[in-house]
Amino acid sequence: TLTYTNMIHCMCLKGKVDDALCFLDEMINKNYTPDVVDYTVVISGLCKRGRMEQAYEILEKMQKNGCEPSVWTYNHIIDGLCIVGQVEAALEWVRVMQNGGFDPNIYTYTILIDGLCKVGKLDWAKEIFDEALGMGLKPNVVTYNALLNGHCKGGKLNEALTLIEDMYQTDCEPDRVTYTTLLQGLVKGSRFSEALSVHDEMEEKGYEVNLQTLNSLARGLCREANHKDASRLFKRMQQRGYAHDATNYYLWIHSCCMAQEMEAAQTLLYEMMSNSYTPNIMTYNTIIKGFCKQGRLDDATKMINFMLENGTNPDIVSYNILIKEFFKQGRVNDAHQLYAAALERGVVPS
RNA sequence: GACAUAUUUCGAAAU
Repeated sequence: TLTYTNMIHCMCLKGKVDDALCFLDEMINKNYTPDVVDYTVVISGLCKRGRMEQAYEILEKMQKNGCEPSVWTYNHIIDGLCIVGQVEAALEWVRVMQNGGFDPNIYTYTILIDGLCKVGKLDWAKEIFDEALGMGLKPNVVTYNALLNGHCKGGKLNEALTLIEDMYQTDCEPDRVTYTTLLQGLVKGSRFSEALSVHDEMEEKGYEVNLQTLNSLARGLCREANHKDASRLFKRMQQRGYAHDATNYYLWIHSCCMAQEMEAAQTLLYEMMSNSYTPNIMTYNTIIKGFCKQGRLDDATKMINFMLENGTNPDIVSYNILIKEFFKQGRVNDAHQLYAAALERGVVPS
């Protein structure tokens, strides 16, 4: 029995639900009796993948075999329905479990709140939240985070900030997820000074700001042409020994180019290559555009050649930028020459 | 012994 239980758990953890299903069947066929947890783990695995029909089958099977489902069993069913977007059906199951004599716990409510938020029903989610309070349940960080995420995604940033206040007032300490969610929301709403404060607060409190979040903040700052804060962010990353990725390098280079700091941009290009990141076409084009902006057309031309040497073919954009600039400066011959070269390489500039 | 939450890619030329 122990072996089967272990196998079922293991398979579900690895995402091999079908194998877990086989073990469960085999267990029953050999007249062992799986317990609630065995059944629930399998149901959980199925629900996480939205395979609700099969989850129902197992639920029926367990009841037929005289095994009572627990709150957790129901929670997984409810979660699965939320995952496939059937929140109404999920709410229906809450009633089913109540009729069966089980009180929903804070996990049940958190699942519902998250589900409602993910389909944009924020007011409803708030109602469920209040209902949980009315039941004497204490919302935890995850409950708040789910509600917070919904409000951030829905652009309700002021409400989101109010939620943070509530958290402090109810002694629910915000965690890394709270801050990351808020930071992402503020970036999405272009509220960069607040986003930067959240970022600083995270650093102060020792919460890790992940690379994706840093990149999206940096991208927002670049969009706003806020080179000062962007470069502060990049430099801080370097100080703290964060690893850069290709996107991060691209954004940094882009930021430098916009600020006309071409030497820095070039240094970063070499640095990223020596760290074995391959610059993409946008990284190169940003640099070409940066040189053009400064009228350094020969450097821009060199960059085209550098690309060719390093196995990245300049695209229509690369050529367009430079040809246009040649014309602007009255270097008609160079423009024509580059156009011809582009054609030879199979690109037709417009 | 099983359970819930967030995680960029809206980016470069032209138009």
